[in-house]
Amino acid sequence: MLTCKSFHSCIASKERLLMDYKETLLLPQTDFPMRGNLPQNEPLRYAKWFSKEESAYAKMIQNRENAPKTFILHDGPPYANGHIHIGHALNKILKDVIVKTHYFFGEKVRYVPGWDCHGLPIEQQVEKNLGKEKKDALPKSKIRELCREHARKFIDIQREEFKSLGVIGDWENPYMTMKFKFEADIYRALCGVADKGLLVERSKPVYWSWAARSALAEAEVEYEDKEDYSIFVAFALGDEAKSRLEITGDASVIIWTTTPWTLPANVGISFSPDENYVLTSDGYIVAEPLHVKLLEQGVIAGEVVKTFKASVLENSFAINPLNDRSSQLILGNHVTMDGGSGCVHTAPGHGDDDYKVGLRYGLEVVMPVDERGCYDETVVHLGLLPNPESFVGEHIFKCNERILELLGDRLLKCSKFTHSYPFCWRTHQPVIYRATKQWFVAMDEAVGGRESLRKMAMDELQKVRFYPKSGINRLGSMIENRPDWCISRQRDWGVPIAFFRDKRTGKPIFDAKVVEHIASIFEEKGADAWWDLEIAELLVEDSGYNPENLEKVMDILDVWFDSGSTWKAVLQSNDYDAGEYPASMYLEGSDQHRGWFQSSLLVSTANNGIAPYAKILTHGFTVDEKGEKMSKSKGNVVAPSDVAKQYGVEILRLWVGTSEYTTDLKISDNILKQISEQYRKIRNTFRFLLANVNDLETVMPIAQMGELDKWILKHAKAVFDEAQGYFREYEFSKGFALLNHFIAVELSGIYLDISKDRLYCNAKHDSLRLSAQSAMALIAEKLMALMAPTLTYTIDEMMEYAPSILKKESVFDVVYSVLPTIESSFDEAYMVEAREKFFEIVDNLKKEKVIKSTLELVLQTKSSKISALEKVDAEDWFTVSKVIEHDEAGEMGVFEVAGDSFKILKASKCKCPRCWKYRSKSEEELCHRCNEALHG
RNA sequence: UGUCUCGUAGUUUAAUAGGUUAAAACGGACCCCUUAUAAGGGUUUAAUUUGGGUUCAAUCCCCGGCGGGACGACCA
Repeated sequence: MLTCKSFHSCIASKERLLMDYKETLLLPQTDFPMRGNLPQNEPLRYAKWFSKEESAYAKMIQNRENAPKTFILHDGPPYANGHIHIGHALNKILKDVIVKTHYFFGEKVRYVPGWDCHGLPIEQQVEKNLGKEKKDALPKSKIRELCREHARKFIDIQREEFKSLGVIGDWENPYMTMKFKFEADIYRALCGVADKGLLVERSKPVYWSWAARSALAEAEVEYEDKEDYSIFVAFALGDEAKSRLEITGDASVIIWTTTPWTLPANVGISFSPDENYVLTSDGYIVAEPLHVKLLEQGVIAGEVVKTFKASVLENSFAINPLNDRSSQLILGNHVTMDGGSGCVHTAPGHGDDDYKVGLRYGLEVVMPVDERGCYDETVVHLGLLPNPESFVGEHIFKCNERILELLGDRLLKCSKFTHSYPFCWRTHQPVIYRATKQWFVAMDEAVGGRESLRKMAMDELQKVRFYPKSGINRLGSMIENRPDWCISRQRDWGVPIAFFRDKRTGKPIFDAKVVEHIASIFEEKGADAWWDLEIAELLVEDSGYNPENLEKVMDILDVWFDSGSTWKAVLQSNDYDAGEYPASMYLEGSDQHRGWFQSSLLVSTANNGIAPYAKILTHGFTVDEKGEKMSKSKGNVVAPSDVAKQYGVEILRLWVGTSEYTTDLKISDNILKQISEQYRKIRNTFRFLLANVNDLETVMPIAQMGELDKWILKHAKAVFDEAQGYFREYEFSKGFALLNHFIAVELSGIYLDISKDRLYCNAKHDSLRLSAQSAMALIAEKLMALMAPTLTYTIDEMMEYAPSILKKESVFDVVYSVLPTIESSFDEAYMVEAREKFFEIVDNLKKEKVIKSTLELVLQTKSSKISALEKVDAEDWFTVSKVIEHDEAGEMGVFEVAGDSFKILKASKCKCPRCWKYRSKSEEELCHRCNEALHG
């Protein structure tokens, strides 16, 4: 009983003793919470940033009013339809990080977000809600009003979603391509193109639903099985062609088609430039690889008498057996050997490939079909069929049989087969390709003393900086190879190609006075006015034109032209506080090489001869952990709101910051967990820094600091300088890799650990303690500024709890400044190696239960590197109780660094109850240092 | 099929201009501490997609394969 009692009292008194001394230590102190509770807390802070009273964006503008440099990020507009997905989140967060990077490096910044509002998907949504019949019955302006409402609704939704990601910008006054003034500016950009002589009209085939009497988008086409003819037709060679082949008798090219009704519009026959062609003994020309197959099918019967490349026939002629018109023999890469005869019936009015190859050879676009799908007067004018009058008004599908009859013995084989064919999604009738008049921006026209648009755009690209560099190849090859830009659409929801046409001549009117008057009407009433007002009302006074002779062009613009005009409507218009034209940077997903980057370049260059951007930055797409595309059916979709709810927006932002965004970005639960770990490490390291400098009043000059503190600052400077360089080049993952490494290895792993003794146990105003605190304050300050662009929320939260030495009103008052150059003779490589070797042995000692703490050890060495250090610095470096030069007994391990030997010994003194170093005379007595600290 | 692009430990990223034994973090395994404690520290595990070529030397440059992605729309 007695022993038991004394045992308890002994423990109690020992605990009291420990507790008492713990009170005397200067332990880290802060209210900055270890855990962020991000999902709960972020929305509150964001609400403040986006409030009128404390607007973060307003503050950012105000704080940099007199900044010497300016950075303008011009926002590429997302489409105002649907909720945002992870790709949007990546895009907007990256923009936000880049804008803030420039901001925290001291520059003036502008970021005005915007939305793309016009276009088919919204129109389709409205039609779906309305029903097709109802839509057709409504006036255009009513439909447009419904589209406008739809867009507005999703702009509001997306705006809140973007703000919930902590993305800062001018959300109070964003741009929208459907605003009246904006529509007017898009139209003005179009007039600029016309004014330069680059706007031309030409026929081009489009999907046409004769049943709905409307052009269709690819999305409006459904594929169904359809039974069609499969026919082989012989076109006799002209004399020129025959002489090129050095033949005397008759010879014919065999074509294959499934649409006999397009034969009247035939103007050419395409051959493959690569394959061999053969002439058979029965006088037919087919591709060599198909010869046997055609024999088997009974299309031809003769053996090969001659083999040749089709290039010998290029630009000679065959004769269309239907109408005796010439059919030009040409070469085209679209010709394949997987069916038919290898000689392709070419009617540019009825096929896309045909149209493209026809452009190259300057073939005539013959298109004798009206909007109902019936032959029109063209068959008469051009004599496309025998007895043409009898075909006028007849539906094309009903004429197939008559045409087959007319072909007579030129029809070598006729059968029927079923294949997949495009159908109209509304009427479920088969669609056709039908050339209609379209508007184009000419790429190769050199008019008015200017180079062609293609050449100018290519030249401008050379001046643009691309991130990554490979972007220029992509955009460049697209500009180089793209055909003329077809900008007209037969739709309702868009900006009209608002030109008058003289009915008598068919010529459009581009007079400056006329078009500017229309633009000013749009500015006031919106582009709806084009549909709502009469020609006389739209025509400027004393225009010199008689409204009676005019008609309106009723096409609308390709929405790419809308977004291609944002540089004008946003940057040049003065309607927004958006910065200057050209912008510092355009930033979008890599799909925009063909989209916005290109359309903006073309519209801007056509108008003003310059690119609208100085830099282009592109990012990849988000994929799942296996690198596969996200899709609802795969169930691997990661929604930004879910990440925000489960992990917090900061985690999503850190994911952006640490990912290599030029390629595809992987995201998954597993990856987010990993990022969360990194965040935790960053947050806790900051917390420890704040807690340790909490009572620091002034920062000590670096020159007066202790050796260990100078070492970490010198190392920090190298890391921060390099990270800054990476951030300026937008290589965030590299910058973060450096910072994370520094935080984990040198800072938290070594420096903070070895500084604890000085910070906790030395007297409050002891210079070694102040020195360590000063180093920590400097590191915290720089680190906060470097991370502020990405972890804006966290740094802002930190500012609330920061001790006075680091405190700012908010994160937005932070500006990064570099650390000065620091002199230090500390041999880092040597010391780190020594530490590693030391801990390797220590680990074994611990596993063998020989020691529990390194403070139980003394290190013996004659190393000159160690003796050059202050004793206490050397002790702290290894976290041992003493470093000595003279040999002592009790060796527990040895190691060597660069020829210097180190010996690990057991400490002989007693554990100081306050600082736990083994330097006391007895377990109850304080060591010398602690005694001084408490009573000195 | 064409144009462009990417491929490094299980995961996310490093490796100055082609140059020692390819680095770190997270994860895993093992251990210590309880004075950053829903923390901290240590030891350890593991990789250049594949086959050729150029070179004294290749993760890096060239060619071919395999695998991923973007673009080739009256889709944004």
